[in-house]
Amino acid sequence: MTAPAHPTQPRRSDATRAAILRAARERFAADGYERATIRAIAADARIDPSMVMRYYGSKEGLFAAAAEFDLRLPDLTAVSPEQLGEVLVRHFLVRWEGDETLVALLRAASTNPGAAERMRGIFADQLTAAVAAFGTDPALTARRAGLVASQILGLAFTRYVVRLPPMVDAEPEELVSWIAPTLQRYLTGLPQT
Amino acid sequence: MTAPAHPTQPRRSDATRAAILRAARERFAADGYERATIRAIAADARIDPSMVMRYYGSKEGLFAAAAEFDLRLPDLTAVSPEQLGEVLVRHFLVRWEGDETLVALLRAASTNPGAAERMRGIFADQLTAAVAAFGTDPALTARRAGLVASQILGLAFTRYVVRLPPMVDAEPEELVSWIAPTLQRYLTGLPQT
DNA sequence: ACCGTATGCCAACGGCTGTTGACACACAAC
DNA sequence: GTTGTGTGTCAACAGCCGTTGGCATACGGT
Repeated sequence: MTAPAHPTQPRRSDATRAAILRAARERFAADGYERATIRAIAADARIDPSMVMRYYGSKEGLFAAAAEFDLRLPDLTAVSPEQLGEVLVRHFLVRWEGDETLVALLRAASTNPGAAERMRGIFADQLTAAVAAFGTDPALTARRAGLVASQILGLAFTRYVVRLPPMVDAEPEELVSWIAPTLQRYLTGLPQT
Repeated sequence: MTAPAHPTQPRRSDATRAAILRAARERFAADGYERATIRAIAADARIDPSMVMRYYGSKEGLFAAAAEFDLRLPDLTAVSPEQLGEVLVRHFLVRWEGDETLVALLRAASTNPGAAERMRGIFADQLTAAVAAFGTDPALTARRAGLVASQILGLAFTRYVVRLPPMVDAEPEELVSWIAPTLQRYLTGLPQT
């Protein structure tokens, strides 16, 4: 502890910490958890691998810090009910294209139990909460959130991870127009109507 | 070459080969490509790691053999047009629950480029072919197949890989009733109608 | 019986991994 | 200047990985 001025003065190492985090997110997103080595991340950040250990304790700790994520879901009660699906898909597409953290989490969740646990937390907590907010039948809330997650994660998986050509080539707005009705039904509809 | 009787007489090592393949599928499905070690697979199959190398050449070769997969899609032209979605979801659910190969491929595709390539091949070739068979607009065929893949893979990813509770708990038939209309629209509908 | 080959185990290699500890330098306080 | 602490580098460890080559054994054809 430097214990200088009052609560937290910016430390000189903050830039390094940030560089490590940025490099870690890139590598985790591109290679997944096990192939993203601490040595490679450190090289990207132009520092020594041992710095990563000092600042983040372990590879698991680094991933935990790099995979911190907030879906930043809009308040669904403020959205007109028939536009719920459209708003949600567009939000996710924007959120995904602009921040590689979720792709890192997605790739890592396939093989790393901790990452899967975190993914479960994000979609169980944040998404379920958003769905519950404009609450219809509470008994169906979890199922609706799960179904939305299945289509959203499937979209991300095919577009950003496996890179299926028809999903990569599609313009965002075309994807919105196809997928919005799906989410709309998962959120407000009933099965097989 | 033993070159005994006519074309291919069953060799004594076929049981070993099969044991290796079975163990490999299990490990790849449970742990993904990099965490599934040849040593662990060999231990499961109760043989020496070097046997894996002799019979499959390398880890990549073993995976290629273990991830051989046929979706066994039904002939969609023989299905009544309004039941396409339902038939397809049910087929995939059955196919998935009964064969861990696809889960292995799914997990591995997140981190292993070769596995991703194979996944692309399976869904680009087999699924696109099935969709093209009862052909509507050829220009839309690839997109329809991609969208179906996104929902199907999202279902598999949330249910078998990340294990989101609401997706794991759901009865197969309930999933069918929710997801069938989605596939139905991806296959025969138009965007945002 | 012999011989060639297929099958299997064992020990080891080189390489890469996460992680650690010792050491050098920079900066602020006094 | 001296001291102490934060920041960074370097070299090395122990462990696991895929992979290899040699050697024993069992089998099948003759």
